[in-house]
Amino acid sequence: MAGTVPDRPSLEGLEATWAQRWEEDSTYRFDRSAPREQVYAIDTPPPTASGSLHVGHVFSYTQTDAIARYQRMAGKSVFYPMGWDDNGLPTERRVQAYFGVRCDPSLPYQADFVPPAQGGLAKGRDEVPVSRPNFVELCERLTADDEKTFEELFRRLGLSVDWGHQYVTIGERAQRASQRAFLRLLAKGDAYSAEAPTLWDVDFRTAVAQAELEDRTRDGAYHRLVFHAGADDLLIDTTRPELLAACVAVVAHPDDARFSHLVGAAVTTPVFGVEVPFLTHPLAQPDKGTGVAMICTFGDVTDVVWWRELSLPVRAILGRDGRLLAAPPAGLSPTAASLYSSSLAGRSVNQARAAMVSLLQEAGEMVGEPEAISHPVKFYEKGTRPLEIVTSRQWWIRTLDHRADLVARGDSIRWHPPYMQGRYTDWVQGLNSDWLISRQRFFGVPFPVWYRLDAEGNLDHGSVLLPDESRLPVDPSTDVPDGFDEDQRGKPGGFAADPDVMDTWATSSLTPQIAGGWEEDPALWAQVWPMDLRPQGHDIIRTWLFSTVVRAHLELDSLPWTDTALSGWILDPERKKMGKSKGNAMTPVDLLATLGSDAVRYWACSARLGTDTAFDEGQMKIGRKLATKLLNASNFVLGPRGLGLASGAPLADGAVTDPLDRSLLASLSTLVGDATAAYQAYDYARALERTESFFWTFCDDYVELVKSRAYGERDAAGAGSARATLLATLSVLLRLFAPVLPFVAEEVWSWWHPNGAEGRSFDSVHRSAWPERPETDRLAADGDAAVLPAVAAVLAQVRRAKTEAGRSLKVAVSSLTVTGPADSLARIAAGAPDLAAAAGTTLEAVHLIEGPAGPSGLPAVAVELAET
RNA sequence: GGGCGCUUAGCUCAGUUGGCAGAGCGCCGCCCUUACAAGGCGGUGGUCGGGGGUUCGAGUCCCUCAGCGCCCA
Repeated sequence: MAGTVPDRPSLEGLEATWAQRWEEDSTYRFDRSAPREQVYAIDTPPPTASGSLHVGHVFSYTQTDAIARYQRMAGKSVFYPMGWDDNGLPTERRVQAYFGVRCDPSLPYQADFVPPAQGGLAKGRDEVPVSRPNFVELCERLTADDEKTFEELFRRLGLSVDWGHQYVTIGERAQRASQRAFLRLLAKGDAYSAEAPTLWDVDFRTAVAQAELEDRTRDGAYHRLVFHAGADDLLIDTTRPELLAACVAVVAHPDDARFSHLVGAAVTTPVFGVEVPFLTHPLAQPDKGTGVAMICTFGDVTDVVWWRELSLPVRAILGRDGRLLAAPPAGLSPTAASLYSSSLAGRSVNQARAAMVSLLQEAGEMVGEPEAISHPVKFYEKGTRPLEIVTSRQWWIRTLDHRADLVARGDSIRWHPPYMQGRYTDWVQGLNSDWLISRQRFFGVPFPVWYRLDAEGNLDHGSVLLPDESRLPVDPSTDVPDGFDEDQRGKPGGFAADPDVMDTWATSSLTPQIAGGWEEDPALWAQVWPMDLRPQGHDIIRTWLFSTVVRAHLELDSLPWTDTALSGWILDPERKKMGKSKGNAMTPVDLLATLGSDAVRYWACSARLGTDTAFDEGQMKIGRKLATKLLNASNFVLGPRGLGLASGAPLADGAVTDPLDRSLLASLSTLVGDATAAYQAYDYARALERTESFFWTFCDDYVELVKSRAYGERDAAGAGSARATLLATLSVLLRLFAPVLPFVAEEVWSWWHPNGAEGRSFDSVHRSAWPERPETDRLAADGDAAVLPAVAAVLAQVRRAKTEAGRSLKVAVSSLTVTGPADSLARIAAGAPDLAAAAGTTLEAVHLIEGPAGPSGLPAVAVELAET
């Protein structure tokens, strides 16, 4: 096992060297022969491989990597794939701008298509429309480069991903899995299409799911409208008078005595004079406005609830373009209809509001002026205008029916940290609609659905044409349903494609299925399903985590994984979520180049799961210092400038005889137990902190105390004991540090484990066995852990005396007197020879006197320094 | 409005069944010491957010208030 220690060990260049050797030696390749119980499978979050790299990427991925490395060393075959999320709006926009194209699903596929630009269109030229399959091809071309850039970063960062297992979320496998899963849900009745009120972004022209909503506070105004209940006026406050023509009822709280006489009566709307019923519902708030609300189809999500639960008709007036419909709603008198057509039809929401207010004021049916208020308004999280609610045909996955089961699934997952489960449970319990998965976009996984056209060419949503699973993936805009020809597309008696695509979450909710080879690689699937770990950010519990649980539950009656680890966010120094707004942050590439990957990893792994963490270069510098120290301490133990033990004989049992050595090893056993328990609980940060703390004590106290004995200045047995202890401790420490500091740990390991076994070109620390208590207990199970700190405390007093005298630490001590209780003295006596050597004196000059302890409770130490 | 998290040294944070307040950085000082000067050693530094309670004993458990953040209405 002869090894080579460099003359001057250095951290420089370790990343490139070891990243390459790990790749060449397939160090992290998943073992396809491992049985399920020996596999640890990770459902890696696919990063969006577009735009720029961000320190947030290195942060959470490093935390997962530490867990992966621990599991691998603990004996698991780790399935650690990488996916790329290239499906969705950001990629669509980039492809559009870069190649100068625009997706048009009505076009046929063009095999030899050449895009008009690469890197942006010249001014004045128009984007060229292309078919969806062509668009997807261009997307794959463009993102390939980005994925390469990300892969290089992740390799340099030292992620122990098996790069042989990669997938993309718009790729063929992902499309096939998404479509297959959809078809099966459809067959089971857990997917359905329905004409229903849908949250709609008028700018993006697409439906939006509940999970993508956010509330923003906006200014609005209450308008007090005068409805008529017989001869009486009924005042109703509304922020949306423009929807008055869509009013289908008014509602008060059932317990509100002020209106009990009106319940069940008909009231008449102002201006339009439409009769609507006066109803009650618990969601009506007596203290809001006048206590009565008008129900319109549809002004907000409460209107939808009322409409559904009170079985009201639809009287829609708002179109998908955000303008009032040209045709007057049903139920208006000819006069009212004509008023609608002349004043409101075709107007935008804001224009219509102003027009409506004029009409109300002219009719004397609005009281006073609008009263300004500030209130929460629902937005699409990527949108800029308030969402509207329109009725349209959409695809849904049933979630409401499964709420109780989904909550129970959450109870079966181990959450790290545990309190994150509350976010999931609250979300599931608060669901108020099924999961809307269709999007009226062009780019994405298409629904594998066509519809039959009747003899008049009308589309019949009830007559769905589906492909056989063996045909997947299909694009209905260019592929043809079985039994039809392309020239029947859009013709009477022919067929038409479903124009929509799936929301990206409908695909990324299947990442464990896609990565795990669901229905495509049965052997792999049997090895990895259900997976062990889903790492992700806590901000997407309601989207990614939730939707993944839904799919596994509905499709496979299973959890997708047993554990989930929720990482925190990176905050900038002002403690704001670090985003693109801050341009001053270093890129991850710069950081890795400047400080080294181990240093950056140290910072990431110092942060506990779930905890938002400030971006802190200082913490990275501490990591670099730690890596340097590990290199130097190893150099002392192994290298020719120190003890040169790299080529020494293996450690023999029973060699450790000195009480000080046995003391250190006893603490090492405790450390190993603590670190292992911490990793088992996904607490890499605690494992790191314990290991680091032990390591500094090891360097500052233990090594300094035994240095002279280890060099052989006392006797051979003592030297052997110290050397055996140093080697054993270093071996354990390198392995404990390996998940966090993979580069420096591997570098040092290679100095004395150069020979590969089992067909490997070298013996990687990352495939070595995680240290377990039996290994360390065997060395010194009966050591007294209190000896080392007792001796070290005296040594510290000696150092203090020298420092306070302004003398060098090398200066000799002529007399060292320790006064304290007997038990302390016994421990110090056990290490007295080493203490004397480290203090710079002889054993004869060390006096241990039984007596009262010093003021601090520690033995009192008196030091006399030599004159010269 | 509801829920969750956080509040400990100038800064970033540990503190595991309740038992003498910790680490690193910063700051001050000393030291070229044969693994390490991009280093080492030593020192300084805190009414544990406020108030109340339980207890022999509370940073830790309970109540309450405040501030910050997040999630959801």
